[in-house]
Amino acid sequence: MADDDDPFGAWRAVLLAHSRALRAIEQDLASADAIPLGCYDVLLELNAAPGRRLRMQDLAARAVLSRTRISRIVAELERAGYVERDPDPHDGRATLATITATGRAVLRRTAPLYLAGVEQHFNRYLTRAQRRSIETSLQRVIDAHQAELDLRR
Amino acid sequence: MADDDDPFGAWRAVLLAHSRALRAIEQDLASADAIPLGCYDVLLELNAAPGRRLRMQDLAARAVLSRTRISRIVAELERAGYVERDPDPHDGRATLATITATGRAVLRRTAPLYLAGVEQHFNRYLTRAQRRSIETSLQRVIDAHQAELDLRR
DNA sequence: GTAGAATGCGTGCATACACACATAATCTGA
DNA sequence: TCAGATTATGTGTGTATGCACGCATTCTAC
Repeated sequence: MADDDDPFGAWRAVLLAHSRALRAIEQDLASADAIPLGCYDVLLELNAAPGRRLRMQDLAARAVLSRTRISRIVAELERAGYVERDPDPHDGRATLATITATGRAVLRRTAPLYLAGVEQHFNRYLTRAQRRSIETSLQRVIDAHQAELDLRR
Repeated sequence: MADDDDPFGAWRAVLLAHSRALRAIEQDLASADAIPLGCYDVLLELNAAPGRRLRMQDLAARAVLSRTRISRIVAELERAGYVERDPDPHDGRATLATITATGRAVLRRTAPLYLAGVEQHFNRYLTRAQRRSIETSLQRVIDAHQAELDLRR
């Protein structure tokens, strides 16, 4: 009961759990010669987007990654043939990234690995109710930051 | 109700909340010309340790950082005069890092900034009960990974 | 219509990071 | 006692990441 005196325990727990679980998942993926997490995340978002394509900026907003990193990852994915980059016909400044058939195949192959990693290193230690609670709570934090970013435009 | 069909929503929420909040907090610290988070974390752990000193390895185990990074950060902190490094009298291989009076002063000056950042960008959006729940749940994940690491030795 | 502001994107550069290796010290089993 | 295994740490090196900047395009006010 005394340990809730630490008003920053939740933040510290997020920091540590994120660090530990992510490291373990990434190592599993690397051992299996799968694409790294950043690439997976980009392919996932593209695949879920309408038309399987997204402007670079929208991609950066959805993914966990910074705009610079998105630019580099998409360039790498393009070299690998998993993604195509075409100029946006409606806005000459923008670039549309589209996932290719090859990219989708890779995504289908990698997804089970990634999901197994999350199950093994994270979900496994939590009840369904705990996961629901975490998701609901943290979503408020995420939404607030998203709103602030939208405001800044 | 249908959105709890996603068994990985909690993991995704941790990923996003961590990314968004951490970025915001770090930017605040940088704007205030404070020491970066890694340095803060190291000083914090040292200050809380018995005798205000810790072997490099123990430091790495407690902090969120990798062993390599700890080594470099401590070297930097030593150059700044915030930390002293002395050989462990009981084990010639080990190095003891000790926080100096200057380091403690810096820590006292920085702590309010950091705590304000956590309050502003994270705690603020959660109730006390939600924070308690998050801490308790994620602690299970942390403990499990810690146990696995200990086992590997 | 046009000049200037704003936007979307990519890239040079400096920094940060982890992996693998090197070094020094300690432990272990005869 | 002593050779080999183990442990604690530091560091060279390649890779990754973010910031600041530059270029091209679009928008806006007149």
